[in-house]
Amino acid sequence: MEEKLPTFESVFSIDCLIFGFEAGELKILLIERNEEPFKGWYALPGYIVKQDESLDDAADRILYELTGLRDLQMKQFHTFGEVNRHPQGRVITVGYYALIRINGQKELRPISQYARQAVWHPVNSLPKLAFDHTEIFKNGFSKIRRRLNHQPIAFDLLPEKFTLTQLQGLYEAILNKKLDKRNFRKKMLSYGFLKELVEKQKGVSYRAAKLYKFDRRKYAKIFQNELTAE
Amino acid sequence: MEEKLPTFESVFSIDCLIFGFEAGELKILLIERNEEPFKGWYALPGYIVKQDESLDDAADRILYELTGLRDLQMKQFHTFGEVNRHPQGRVITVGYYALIRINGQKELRPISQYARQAVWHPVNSLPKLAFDHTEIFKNGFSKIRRRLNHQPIAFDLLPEKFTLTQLQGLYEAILNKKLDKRNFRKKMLSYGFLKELVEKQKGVSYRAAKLYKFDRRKYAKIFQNELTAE
DNA sequence: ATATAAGGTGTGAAAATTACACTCTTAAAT
DNA sequence: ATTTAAGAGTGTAATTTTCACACCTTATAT
Repeated sequence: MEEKLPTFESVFSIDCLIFGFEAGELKILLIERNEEPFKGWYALPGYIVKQDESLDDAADRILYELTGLRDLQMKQFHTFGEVNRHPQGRVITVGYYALIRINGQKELRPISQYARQAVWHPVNSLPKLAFDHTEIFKNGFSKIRRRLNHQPIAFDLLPEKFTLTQLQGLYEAILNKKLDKRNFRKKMLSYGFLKELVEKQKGVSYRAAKLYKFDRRKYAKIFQNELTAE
Repeated sequence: MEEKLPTFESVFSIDCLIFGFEAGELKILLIERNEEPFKGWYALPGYIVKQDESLDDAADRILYELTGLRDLQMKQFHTFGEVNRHPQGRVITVGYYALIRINGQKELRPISQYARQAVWHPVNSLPKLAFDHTEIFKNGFSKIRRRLNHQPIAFDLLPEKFTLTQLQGLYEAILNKKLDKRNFRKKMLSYGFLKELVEKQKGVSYRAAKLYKFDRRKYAKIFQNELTAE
């Protein structure tokens, strides 16, 4: 028989949607919950906002405590406020997202006891998630997808140096459709914010591809007019 | 000397950004506050969410109580959670917007004593607003602007029957730039979701323009693929 | 040497975007 | 009856962007 859980009046929380890209697959970071309700379930990393911290600060702290990740640039995407979304009381949660390089990160190690572990999970085969987290994921993912063509978010997911094929694979993973190689390259290079390096890919058993870097300064210069006009 | 105000721990609130279009100008709906803090100031219509209502329901109720307007389709655009944004305590507020026909509405009449009156105000000459409402307005307005080319929001602001010149004027007011008449018409009509009426404009002292209607069903049909793909 | 696996490249057709200026219609004023 | 004012309404050519499409090159492993 289930233990009776304490209830509370009303709290704000943050839930984080952290995207990564590995082995050609788009993944998100889940925690395995160590407490009721939904003990043992997978969930988005999320917790309660403190009285004296802003939402943005709370997002940083909570993600760190649950996964060990720090210094990401998270952005808000939606706030979820259905009355019964949490069984213990009224919880309104603000969804934040970030995109990061999986391999560029240290080991995932929850600080808080609240998460048993943090693991990457392919977005195409997510398990059932606690609370309304599946809905939160879908909402956030659809926003990311739309943002892909307007903001330079793809480059946050790749290593600093990457090949055009990797970049294309990432776009295909996010948009969930095949793109034409020649057209993709032509267009990407035409923007002018990719810097071709002398260095080439290493450790592959076929012709090594050229490596590129994303030049954030050039990007800003090229798009400053558009952005301020908006 | 100022009276000491009660403080509170933490609450959610809703603030509403209601856009209208009148006399060629884009306007938003403001209330004149009747209570401290910021008594007598202009503010966005907004109030506290109840324990047992969803955010969406709260937005509808609050707008009604403060302005007398009902049955708008409001959508969330951002949540504001800085620690000191409200002088009396921790208030996290969710911004909602809607676009409506000014003339299609009954008289504005606040139900709650909390608002002395509700008035339309041109977005180009807003007064100083209470709390961080100016920031909330800017954030919401920039999102509306970006949405203009992706969603059929313009038609919510016009009367049911409108001329192409009115439609163009609205686009120009939102985007804050002149558009080319021939190109604008060509493009709008090419979408195929405007229905030309037999009826013409009346009461003008020059050649009467054709009236058009926005056909929401056709719009949905035309863009269903794009929308589900996104 | 050969097989394998991905890297890298160009062109033509179609569609969309942009710039641009004059005549038509109606009501009001004379 | 004529004129005037104010916006309604219309087409084209140049440019840019998008899209579809297939083969040779290069590095490595055997």
